[in-house]
Amino acid sequence: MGTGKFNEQSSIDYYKVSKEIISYWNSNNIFEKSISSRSEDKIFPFYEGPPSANGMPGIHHVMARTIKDIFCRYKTLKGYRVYRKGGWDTHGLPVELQVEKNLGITKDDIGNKISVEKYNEECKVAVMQFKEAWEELTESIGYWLDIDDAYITFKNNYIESIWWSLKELYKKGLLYKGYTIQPYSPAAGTGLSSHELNMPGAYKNIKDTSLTAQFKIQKNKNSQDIIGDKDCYFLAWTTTPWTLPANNGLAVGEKIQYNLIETFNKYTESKINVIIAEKCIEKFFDSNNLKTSEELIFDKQNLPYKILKTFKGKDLIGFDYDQLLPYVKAEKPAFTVVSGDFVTTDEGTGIVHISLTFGSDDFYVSKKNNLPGIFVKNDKNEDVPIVDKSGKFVKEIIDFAGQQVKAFSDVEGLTTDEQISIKLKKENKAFDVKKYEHSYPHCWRTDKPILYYPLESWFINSTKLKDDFINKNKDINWQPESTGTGRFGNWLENLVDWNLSRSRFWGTPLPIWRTKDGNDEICIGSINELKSEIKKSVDLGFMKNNISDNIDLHRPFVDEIILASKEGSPMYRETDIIDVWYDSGSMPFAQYHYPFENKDVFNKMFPAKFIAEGVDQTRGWFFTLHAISIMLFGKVSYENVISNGLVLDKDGNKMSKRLGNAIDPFEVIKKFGPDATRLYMVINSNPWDNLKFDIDGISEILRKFFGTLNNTYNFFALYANIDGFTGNEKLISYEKRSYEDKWIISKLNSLIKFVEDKLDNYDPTKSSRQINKFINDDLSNWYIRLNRKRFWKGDLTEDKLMAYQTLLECLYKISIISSPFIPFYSEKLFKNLNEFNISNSESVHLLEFPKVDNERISEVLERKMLYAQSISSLVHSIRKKEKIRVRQPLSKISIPMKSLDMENDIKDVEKIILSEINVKEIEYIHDSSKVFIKKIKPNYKELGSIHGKNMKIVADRISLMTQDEINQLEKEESINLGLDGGLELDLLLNQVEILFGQIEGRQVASNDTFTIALDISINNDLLAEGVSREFINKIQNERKDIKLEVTDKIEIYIDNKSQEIITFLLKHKEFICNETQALDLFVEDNIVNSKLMDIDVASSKVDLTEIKFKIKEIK
RNA sequence: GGGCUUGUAGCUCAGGUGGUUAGAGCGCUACACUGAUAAUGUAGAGGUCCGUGGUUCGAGUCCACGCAAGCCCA
Repeated sequence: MGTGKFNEQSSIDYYKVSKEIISYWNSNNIFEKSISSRSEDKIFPFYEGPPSANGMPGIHHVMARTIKDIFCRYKTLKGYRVYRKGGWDTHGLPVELQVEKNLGITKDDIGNKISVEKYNEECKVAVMQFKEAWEELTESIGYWLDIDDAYITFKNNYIESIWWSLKELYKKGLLYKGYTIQPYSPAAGTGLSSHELNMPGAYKNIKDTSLTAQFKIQKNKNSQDIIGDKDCYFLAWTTTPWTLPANNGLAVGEKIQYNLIETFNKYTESKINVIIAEKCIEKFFDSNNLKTSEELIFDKQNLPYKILKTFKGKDLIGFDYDQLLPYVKAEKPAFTVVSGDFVTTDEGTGIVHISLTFGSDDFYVSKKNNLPGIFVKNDKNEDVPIVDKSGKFVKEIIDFAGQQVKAFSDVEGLTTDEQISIKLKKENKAFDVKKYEHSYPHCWRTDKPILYYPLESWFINSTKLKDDFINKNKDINWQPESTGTGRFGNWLENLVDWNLSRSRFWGTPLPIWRTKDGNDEICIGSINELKSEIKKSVDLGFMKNNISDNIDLHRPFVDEIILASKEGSPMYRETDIIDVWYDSGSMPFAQYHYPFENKDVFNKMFPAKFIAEGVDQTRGWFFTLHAISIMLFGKVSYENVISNGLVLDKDGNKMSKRLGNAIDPFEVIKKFGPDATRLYMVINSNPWDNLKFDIDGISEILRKFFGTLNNTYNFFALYANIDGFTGNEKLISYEKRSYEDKWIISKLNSLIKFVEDKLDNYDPTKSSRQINKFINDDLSNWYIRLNRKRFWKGDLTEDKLMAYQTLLECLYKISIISSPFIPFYSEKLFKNLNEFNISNSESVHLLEFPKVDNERISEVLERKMLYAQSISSLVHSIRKKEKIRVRQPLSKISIPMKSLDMENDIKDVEKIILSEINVKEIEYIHDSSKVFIKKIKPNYKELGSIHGKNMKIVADRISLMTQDEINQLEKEESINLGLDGGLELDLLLNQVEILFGQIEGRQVASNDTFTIALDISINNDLLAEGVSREFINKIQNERKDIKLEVTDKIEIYIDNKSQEIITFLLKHKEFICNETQALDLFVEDNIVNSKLMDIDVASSKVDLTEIKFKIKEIK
């Protein structure tokens, strides 16, 4: 340790630095110490959302992990103990599909070509395929995570905890077996996942029979106001007439406009009244055939119609109608009109036929309105739909019993849909029948059309706790808020029961055993309970032996277990596995094998203070954590959550392997280093906005942020080494510090306060941007630039020491507050600054977050410096316009003052301004009327509320005010002005803004705060100085050209031809010699080996601007 | 089809409660500095604030309807 010098590093390989730091952390156990050094009583519970290692990590994982790491590191700095237990999500369909692809098999082959046991073994391997890559990425981006003690969802302990939780839900009556409408292939006899439906080629265009059916409205109190005493029908359109025998309701849109129409049935020619949405009329009628008063006469080609009444959908709700095809009876309130938010007028009639058993919307709307479905009893006396699992009508549908409901294209003759249509036409129940081409999903295995069909599933009755979910969500701090109220909130509002079942193989098995007749069942909550149940079963002879201790709690092993019912019958496991989201949502307890172990740990770690994942997890992990915690413990499981956006490519397109625009995180990190990559991710856009990932953006961060910071450090190190400054010198009191020192210390403390505040509110973007601004604008561009001379002039005086101490404090604290964002460089910076052991900490990450020193934050000081910067900028702007370079001194600037306070403020920074802009004097003008022409502008905010509509007239009049009127207003603080039309305007001083405009002979510039006039006249004295500075500049360049060292002394010789210039130069001889390290300046004739110099003189008074000169090194 | 998010300079982004010169950084152009020098500074040019309506004396900001992109769910 310690080379006795600060480490000067002009060029830096950030990737290499990160590797050095990683090995430093590893060999000194810094990560462990960052936890163990914090009090056990101050735990900050954080949950790691488990990724799946069956794919390579992508750049978006860097995003999520950076955000998580930033806040964990920040909380560590704030003194919290932040456990960071890693985890792996291991079950689920993607894993299975990958294995099937690898092995070249399909789901059908499992259990045939390959045993379930072997298949699951393959899954177990596949899911950890990229574990090493993940671990490497995690380490190389500096995401501190305990991966040695990571939880793994396929381990028995984890599964046992899940079983415990399911049993808890079971005991609370929240688990039930029911139906859900799913895509089903009657040809293959199997349900299909939505993934299978989305496979290319699954949707095909086919021609179906579409039918508009007539549902006869029952005449009663409800309906008589609208339909009167004539027969009247609802028209409803369907592309699946075979579902009509299962119709159990009709849905309308409450806000949709409907009409009652008089017309004819074109098949039976009978006159009828029908109800249809107004917007849908044109689909069935030609508006040329609209009649108003005359009697309607039947015409099949030009069906006449008459609009009798208009009303809203909500007026129809509750109307009863006669069952269309009464093969199977149902109890009321079946055959009633209900409200459906899915109803549109884009297709059909604006009235939707509902069949609980054959549509997903239908199912939900029926459940919501308690509409009973159409069911028949099977031989086990269970309710089953009117279509059997092979896709045929049951015997109760007497006219069509045994027929395939959905025509397979190779079937000859009339399809079932066509036969039903014919029957309805005859019965005056079909209003319109035609062919209709549309896209319809097919089974990818058999190529036959699918049906939507009710399949048995296990559900969690989450809707029962819906209100609880919604209320407790209000306690969660969502970043951004809109995800919590909008996307997540809406999802909770529209919650349906959680379908837990998956008919797959690789997952947590559902721990429910049932007798064949379903009369008895048991839910198992632990391995011990399972064993004791097996014991009973062994006694009854259903099983030979109990299970061994190292049984794998997966299929097929659990499937082989047979338990005994209370009555002594065998019970078999329900073969489903559970939704993999339940796995990850169980991690708060399952990661600790709670409640079987670690009860105390769980209690300390629940609920989480903070979690973060992608916004796509809203209905995934964010929901399952929330739901499971509330169902089990009645508490939220996280208090603060960041849902980060997606990482897109630089043009805003989704990254995908197929498009070839995916970014390899490993390459990026190698090229730019992890710090710049991390910082870019949070500084560029808010984490919850999508990030357009642009490599050039990282280079920018590298140049602007790291370049400047490292330069600033190098500047410090360079001079500190020359002067032997170590940082251990006695601190010079704050009171003694220079004006600029106090200013930058104030800015530093303001920065710390800001960063702390933003990070406390989980906003990494605003905080990192502010750090960037401080480093560039305040520290480098202003403080260092203004104070350069203090660092290199003379010996280590008290003033110089103060400068070092101030700069060191800035850099040191920056290393700490930036460390959550850039853990490697900040560590390097800290270690560099700590060359002489100013801190005894081993790592910047083990330090405490700096305390804000409010005493040293001075708004006044910061404001004054802002004045200096603002005035300097205006003067620069005028010089620029007038082409007078800063080297040429000018005599004065004039600034009108709004108050004496302002003058005093500026006087405090006058020296800084004058040297920045190379001007001799500032003139403060209070009675500005003589120098500046005033301009007046209305203050719209003040005047607008008073004058409202007349604002324009008032503004026009104000712009016409004369200088005298303005002066009067200023003096008397109010003025009465006449307006057009004899109106008057009482104008007050605070209702206008008075500015200073252009004047003759002076150059003026202004911004929001100041107007400045620059005197650009140059007298001989100023010219002499300007010329001298110009000369110095040329000599310095020459010194550099002939490669002299800074300390080398010279003599300067000038040819005496250009008398005017020489006069100027001799006036400032001492100054010139001093600046150029010259021992003397000689004016001579005919200098040998002279060079030519052209001096840029800011005046036409000088004719000859070229001089011959020579410099001679003196050893 | 529904829900949510985003749309401001060539690029990346700021722009409490509506107020009249719409800002910053990068890039570009020009210049300065030459004892931070493969560094640094200053200035300038760049805008139909996605579109169309509306509310208002006044809209980047509020409302409605669209358009485009993204995510989730059908």
